[in-house]
Amino acid sequence: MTTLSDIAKIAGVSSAVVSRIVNNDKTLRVSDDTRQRVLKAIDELDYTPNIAARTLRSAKSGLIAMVVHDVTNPVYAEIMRGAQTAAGENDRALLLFDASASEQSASRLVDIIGGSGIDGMIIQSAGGVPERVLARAARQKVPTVLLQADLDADAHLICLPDQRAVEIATEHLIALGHRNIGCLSTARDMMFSLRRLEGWKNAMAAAGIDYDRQPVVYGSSDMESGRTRCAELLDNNPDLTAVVCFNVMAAIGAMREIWSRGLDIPGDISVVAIHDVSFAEFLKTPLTSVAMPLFELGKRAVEIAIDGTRPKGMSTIDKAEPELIMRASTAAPKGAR
Amino acid sequence: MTTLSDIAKIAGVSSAVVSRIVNNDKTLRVSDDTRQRVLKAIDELDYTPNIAARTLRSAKSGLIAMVVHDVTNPVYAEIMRGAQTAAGENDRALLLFDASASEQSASRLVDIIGGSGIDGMIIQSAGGVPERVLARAARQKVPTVLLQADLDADAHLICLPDQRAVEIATEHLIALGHRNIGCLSTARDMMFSLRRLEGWKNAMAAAGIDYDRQPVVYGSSDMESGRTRCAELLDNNPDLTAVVCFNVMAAIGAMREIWSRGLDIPGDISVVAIHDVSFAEFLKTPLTSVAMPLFELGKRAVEIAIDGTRPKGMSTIDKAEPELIMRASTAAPKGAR
DNA sequence: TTGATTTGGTAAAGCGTTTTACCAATTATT
DNA sequence: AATAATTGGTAAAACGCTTTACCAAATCAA
Repeated sequence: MTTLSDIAKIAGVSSAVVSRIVNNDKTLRVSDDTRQRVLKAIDELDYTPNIAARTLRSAKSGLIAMVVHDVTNPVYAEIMRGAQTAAGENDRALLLFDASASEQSASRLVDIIGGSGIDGMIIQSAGGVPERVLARAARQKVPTVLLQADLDADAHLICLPDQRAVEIATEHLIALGHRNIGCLSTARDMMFSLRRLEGWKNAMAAAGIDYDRQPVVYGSSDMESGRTRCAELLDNNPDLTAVVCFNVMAAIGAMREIWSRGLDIPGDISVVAIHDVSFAEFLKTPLTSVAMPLFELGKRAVEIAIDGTRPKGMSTIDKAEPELIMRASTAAPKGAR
Repeated sequence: MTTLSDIAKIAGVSSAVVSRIVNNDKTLRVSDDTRQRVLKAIDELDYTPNIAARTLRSAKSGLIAMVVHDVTNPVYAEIMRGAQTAAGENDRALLLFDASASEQSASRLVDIIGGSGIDGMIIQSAGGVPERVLARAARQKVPTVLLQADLDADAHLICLPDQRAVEIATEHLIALGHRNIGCLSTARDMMFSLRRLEGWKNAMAAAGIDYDRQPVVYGSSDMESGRTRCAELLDNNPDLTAVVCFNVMAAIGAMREIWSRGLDIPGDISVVAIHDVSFAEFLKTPLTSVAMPLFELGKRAVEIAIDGTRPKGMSTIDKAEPELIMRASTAAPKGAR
């Protein structure tokens, strides 16, 4: 309710001065006395700049849209926390769109982009975003960053150290003595699945194992898929002693399938998952996993969305190695003991 | 980039007409021919109203702030999905603040409220919201809705059918033959914990069990707390055959503790949890739980935040009964078999 | 034919900022 | 003493929309 000119009136200056003090414009020269009067008035009237007016004038809203495939998935949630944190640090706020929640929310997003309502957009919704959203963002020159997707000429792309993570997981299994290691991959057509597969091949090749003889099965990143795909894997490969799962949620489904066959984890089959999750430790057999820098991914995403100077293209979060979290779902294979 | 007056110019009318057509103002009378010309121009230039200008003029941003205690918790995530859906249906968007992610995000929220940036606020962060956020919202008359909190004169309050849910859980245990039922409650000082406790007492009393002799233990809504509190419960009450947990995540911690003592679920101890969660089915022993209308809670929250006519006060989501989802963590007690 | 009503619009005043261009008074320089 | 430079500001034009008040022309009623 208090406006710039209210402050100006009280402090006996023009509103231009107040504005420039509020935004601490370095080029403004003003006497110390005047500055104090203005600051005092701002404090006393508890003045806060009107966001709409500022946005209208400056064409910067301070809002970043974040499109998430499924808020309910704890893996994505961690990315959101990272984004949230970076947003707070940079004086931005996050506009959330759940791609799975509502059709209308996509339309709403298009309107917001078109209406110059956002300064940037982050998409963590591999494949699940209507084309018109991307198109509109490109047309409006809204900096867009894609997470774990395919390269797009109009957007930034940030990826996880997928290959390295799977290498670590696979090396761990190999070190324990496993030779027959199955692969429960994620979506066949996503780049990150391919990178992960590459990691598996690397590790296998380094150990002198012919990975062409080892089974790979593709699925999606949820429990139900993990369960059915794992059933396939087990049915067709009785020799398997270990499985590396490209997604935790799928891994949990896989474990369920293994248990339901009366098999023991890790006694009969070892399981490693990519991505760590808070409750992994609390499963019947605490799950060994490779933690990925999800928080960092979210954080970097908003940083890139904000930073207008960065050239488009792909970058990878590789500040730290993916971390192997050893719990109880992996052990030496039976024969080796 | 295209503005109202661009359209007006092309269609050969004043911008007032265009504005009123865009907002489909019923009081506007315009010839069918003119309307078509305007619509055509809008379509051809792909015009979208500038949000900041509209907000500035109309003092309505179309944004609802949602403050969540921990995005990472799947229970809260479901609430967010409901909110997201309702927002989409009502042409609003959700501004997300994670109370646990960043200190600055609270400051940012205060600025946004003060800057007339939001039309409403939803708080799912029992106790975790800085006082100044609530105070500022009250001062700016931003409709605020509290979820599962305590009554506040300045806000709406929506609650879940807590009492009924625990009654259902407890009745289920009693029907199986349990008489020694422990209670793993949530925070001692929250109203919803008290309502849940009431449900437990009701069910026990109805079965003629002296609930004053039954143990109650208070904790928080996470796994670690569930585990330690359950340990206490077990240590002090060797006769216990069942536990009702007021929160799923705590229940998972509790199960872990039970297993770690070499006890079987449900062979030795039955466990029921309040709230269902996607992976409950995939735990070593699939968890029996009582599903609460979390999605509905989120949905109603934004509906109430939007609806300016509703008087303040408490309401409960009671469209449907909480649903008992029977899985494998409950069975008749040993003695009864 | 006159007056009243209806039809189909228009003009313009804000909403609260930001920002550019400008300027009077004071101080420094020669 | 005259000129130049600096200090400490000010004025006003946008930004793009909504909304109220008003109005000319056409139609209608009597």
